[in-house]
Amino acid sequence: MQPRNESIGHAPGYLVARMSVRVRYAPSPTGSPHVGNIRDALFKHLFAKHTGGTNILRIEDTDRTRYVPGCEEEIVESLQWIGVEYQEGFGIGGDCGPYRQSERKEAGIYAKWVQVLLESGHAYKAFDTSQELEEMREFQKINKQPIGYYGGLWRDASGVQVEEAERAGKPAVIRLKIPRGKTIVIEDFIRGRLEFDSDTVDDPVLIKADGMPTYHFAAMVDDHLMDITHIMRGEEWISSAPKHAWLFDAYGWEKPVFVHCPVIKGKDGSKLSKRHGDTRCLDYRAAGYLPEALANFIALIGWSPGGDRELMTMDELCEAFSLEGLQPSPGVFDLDKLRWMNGHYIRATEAPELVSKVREYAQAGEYKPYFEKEDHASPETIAALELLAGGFKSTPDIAGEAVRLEQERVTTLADFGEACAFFLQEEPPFDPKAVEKWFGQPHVPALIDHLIAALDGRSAITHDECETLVKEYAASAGMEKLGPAVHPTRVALTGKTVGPGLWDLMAVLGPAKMIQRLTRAKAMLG
RNA sequence: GGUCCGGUCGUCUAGCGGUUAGGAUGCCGCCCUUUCACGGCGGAGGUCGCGGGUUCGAAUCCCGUCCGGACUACCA
Repeated sequence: MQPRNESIGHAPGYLVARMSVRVRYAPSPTGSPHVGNIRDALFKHLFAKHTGGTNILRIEDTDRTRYVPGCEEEIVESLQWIGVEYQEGFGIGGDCGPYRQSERKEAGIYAKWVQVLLESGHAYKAFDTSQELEEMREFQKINKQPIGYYGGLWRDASGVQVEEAERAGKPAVIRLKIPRGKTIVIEDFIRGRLEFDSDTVDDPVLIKADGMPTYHFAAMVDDHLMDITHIMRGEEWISSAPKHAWLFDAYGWEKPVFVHCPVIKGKDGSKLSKRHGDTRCLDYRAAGYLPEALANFIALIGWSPGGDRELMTMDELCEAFSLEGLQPSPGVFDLDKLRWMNGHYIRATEAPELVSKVREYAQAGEYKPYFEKEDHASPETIAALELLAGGFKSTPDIAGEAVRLEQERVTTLADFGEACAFFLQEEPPFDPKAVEKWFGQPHVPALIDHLIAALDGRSAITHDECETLVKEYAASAGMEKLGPAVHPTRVALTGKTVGPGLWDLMAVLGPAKMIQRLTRAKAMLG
C-alpha cells in the first residue's frame, strides 16, 4: 500500500490541503437509497465534519428513463433519519447551484463546457446508430477483442463527413477523445498510484443524443465547478476513473483526490443487492432499528478508527474519522452484528426517551407494510405492535411500564410488540409447554388461592408487596426455593415462562388484572 | 474475452519488519438470578489465500500464482 501522508491527501498535480474540504453525495434518483449508498453518504458527512469542510447534496438525474418519482424525497429523508448532514446543495441551495443536474442542463452548463472540448479537439461527434454499436460489440466479442468504442468511423472523421451527417439529420452523441499510447495515472487516496494504459480505455459518451450529459461528463464538470476536493465514491468507479482523470486533464483543471471506498457485500461476496435481504435504508427504520445503531454499524464496514473502538456516537465518529482508516477491501454486511449493536443502543437509551421512541414507532405504522412483505412476513409481529399502539392510547402507563421492563431483552423496536403483549392482552394465551411444566404440581391450586385471597379488595400493589406476598406463601408451604412459587405464578399471569422479574410485572398488572388471570388459571386447572 | 481492484478467526476488524497475531460479533460453557434476557468470566475458532524470494527475523517489503469481486451502456 502506498504511504498516505496527510490526512487530506496529496499528490503532484492534485488539489492539496490549502483549501477546505468539499465533498459531495451525488445519488441518482432511480430507486430507494440503500445502505451502501447511505454508508457512502455517511463517510462524506464524517469527513466533512472532521475537517470542518462542506458536504454537498447533488442530484444526478441525467437519465430520464430511470427517474423514479418520489425518490428525491426518500433520499433526503434517509439522510435525515440516519443523521447525515450537508451544508449545501439540493433543497438548501448554495453558491454553486442549481444542485439538480437536469436543471444544470437546462441552464446550459454542460452544453457550454462540452463546446470547449469540441473546439480544443478533445471531444468529437459520433453518429453511430445503436444497431451499429451493437454489431461492433458483437464483432469484438467474436474476435476476442477488447469491447468498447475506440474510435469507429468518427473519432478521426473529417469535417466534411461530420457536416454531411449533420445535414442528413443523423442523431449524434459527443464522445471524449481518449489519447492513445499514453499512461493515465490516478492518485487514489486508499490504493495509492493507479496506472492505466490509455489504449484500454474507450471513448466515453459525454452528451447523449437527447442532449443530456452522462455521469462521466456531468459529475466531473460539476465536481470541478463546485470545487470538490475529494471525489469519494464506491470502488466500482475505479475502472472509469481514467476517463474522469483525463477529462480534468483535457480541460487543464486541477484534479481532486480520488477516494475509492470499498463497497458493502452480501453474504455470498457479491455487491449488496435485493436478494441479500433488506437493502433499503428506511427498511431498517421500519424493522425497528435505531438510526444511531445503523450509522455506527455501517461506519465500521470499510472503515476503522484503529484499535479496539467500536461503539461510537455520531459525534465520536466525526471526531475519529480519517481517510487513513478506510480499508481497500470490501466488507460483508453482518445482520447479526447489527442486531447486537441495536440491542446495545436500545439499552443505552434512557427509559423515558425509549418509551416515546417505541410509542412513535408503534403508532407510525411503518412496520406494517414491512412485516407484510413476502420474505419476512410476520402477522404476529404486526398484531402485537398494533396492540401496543392501542395500549399507548388506552393505558399509556401500562404500555410505558411494559416497555421499561422489556428494555433489557429486545434487540429491535419491533420486538417490543410481542414482548409487551401479555401486559395488554385481555387473555394472554398459555404456552402449552409452560402449562405442562408448572401447572401439574399439586401445590399450585393452593398457591393461586392464596394469591387471590391476598389480592382481593386491593386497588394497587407495589413491587415489594408482591415480593413479600409470594415469599410468604413459599415460606408457609415450606419451600426451600422460590421457584415452585414463582414459576406457576408467572405462567398464570403471563402464560409464558419468560419475561421480566415477577415482582415488577405483578406491580404493573395490578390486583384486578391479576385476580382475573389467576381465576382463569385456576379454572383451567379444573 | 479485456481492464482493474482486493485477500488476517464464519463475519466486522487491530496490526504498518521482532506480538503467545489483539478486539468485537456469532457459537459453546460457567457465574449472577425467580425465568428469559442483560451483565461478568472463560473456551473453541486464524499455518494472516498459496508458492517463492529479500532479511538475523515477514501478516507486514518484492515477484509469481490461485481465488473472489468490479467495470466492460447514448445507467449511474
